[in-house]
Amino acid sequence: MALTFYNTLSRSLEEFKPLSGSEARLYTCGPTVYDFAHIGNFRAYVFEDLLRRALRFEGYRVIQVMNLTDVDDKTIRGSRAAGKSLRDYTEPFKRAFFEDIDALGIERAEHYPAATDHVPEMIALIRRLEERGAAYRSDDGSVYFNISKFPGYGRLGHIDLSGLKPGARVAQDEYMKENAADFALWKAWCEEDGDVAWDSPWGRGRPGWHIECSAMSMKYLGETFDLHTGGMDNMFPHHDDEIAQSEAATGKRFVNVWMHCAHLVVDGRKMSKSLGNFYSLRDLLKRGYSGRELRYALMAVHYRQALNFTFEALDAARAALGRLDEFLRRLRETAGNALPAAALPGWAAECRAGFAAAIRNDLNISGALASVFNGVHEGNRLMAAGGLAPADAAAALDMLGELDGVLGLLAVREDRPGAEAEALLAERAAVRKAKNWARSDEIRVRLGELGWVVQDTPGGSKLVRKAGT
RNA sequence: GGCGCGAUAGCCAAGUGGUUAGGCACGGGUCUGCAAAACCUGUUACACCGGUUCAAUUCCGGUUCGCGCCUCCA
Repeated sequence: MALTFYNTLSRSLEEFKPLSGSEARLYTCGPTVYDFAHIGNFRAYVFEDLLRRALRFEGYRVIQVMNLTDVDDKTIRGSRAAGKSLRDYTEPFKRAFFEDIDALGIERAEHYPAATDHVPEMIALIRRLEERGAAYRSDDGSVYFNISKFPGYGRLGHIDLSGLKPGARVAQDEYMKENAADFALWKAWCEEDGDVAWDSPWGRGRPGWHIECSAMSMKYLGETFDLHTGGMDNMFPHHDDEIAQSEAATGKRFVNVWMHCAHLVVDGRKMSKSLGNFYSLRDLLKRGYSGRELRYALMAVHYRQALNFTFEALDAARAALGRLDEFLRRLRETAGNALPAAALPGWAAECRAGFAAAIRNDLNISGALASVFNGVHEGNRLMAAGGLAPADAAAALDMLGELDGVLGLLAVREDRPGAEAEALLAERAAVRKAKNWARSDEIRVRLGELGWVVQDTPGGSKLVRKAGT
């Protein structure tokens, strides 16, 4: 089966055909660095990470760009409230963002352009729009995009402009627009902007939000590129605005495939600070969960499906990961130092094939994981029966490593117990021989405190990492 | 009001015109000093009403319920 994605533009599944045969160019809407990102944001970033890994799995060289929005209403408001410069205010949140994505096992994109580093590119793009007659200045020195000059406007979000009426949500200060749906390309400086301003052909001001994505994506990926992603909520107006301003400026198709992930809700309700169900990654780490566990929970539901985040789901993720970890541990043990067999054993080949087919089908993660777990079951069954050859185990390990290039879940860290744990384990072996069960159990409890679970097997006692530690 | 999405066993969640998805949880068993892990095993579902069909959870129509977007929220 060919690699297929659901394209929001056509509302249908389409075979992926990159512009350049072997390269996939991808733009992913990134964070606004006015606060710590929340788990809803990370749902999108984990989806995008899965996408880039899947593309690589299929053999494409990926060039991914993720923007950092470090100038907008919220960052300006935040910096002023904190009495800091915009840069000083956003810097820690940028750092935190990278720490967080590392904890979630999200691969680094090739480029993380910050909006404030690309104002000249944005100004140049706005000028192009002016030259083409697609933009106009208002009296205060702002510049707006004239949507009447772009016939396809609203196509992505399936918005019928005739149904749009200026309502309560149209801000009062936007009376200078010719049409209620016109959007700002450049915003003239106002009191609340403080010292956040750039010189432009239209006077002092700052860029609108949408223009940064067009300017930066085209700078790094070209005027037409393969994939653009974001949350559903960005479909309209943000992505429609991007299409309008980019295509109006270049006269070319902007993006071939648009992909949008559904929202995350918490306990069935929209996540919001007032409901007290608002979580950042840091909140979950404090509760003893790992980034890897959250990654699993965020990834295990198909990206176009609303994801209901619960702590039960996190606990289930922990248990599922424990099963995977244990399987890998046993495989390693069985493989020993054996060289991998030339051919995968049948069950492992099936596991790989099922996984690949599912991923190719619009990133069907449930199907992919099901295939992995079927492999786990079969492998465990063989090992329990003593029927798995070391060379086959080694080959299966390699195969799982390859699949993990997509999943990014199988902690390959081989934890070695410290000296204290090793000593306790040795002592326990001795007292068990003497049938001193009380002391034996005492040691097991102590090892648990150190983060280890004891497994007594015919081949001796083993230490296994406790979940969540 | 407009546009769109969803309803699958205790929970989460794929998928399919007729054949065991998977994970978590739970019960019984094997193994174990007891555990843990693993294996064996049990509970087997597709909101409701019509229609098409030899056959529908899967296609079509309708109903109910839930959700999202409709101007800067991933």
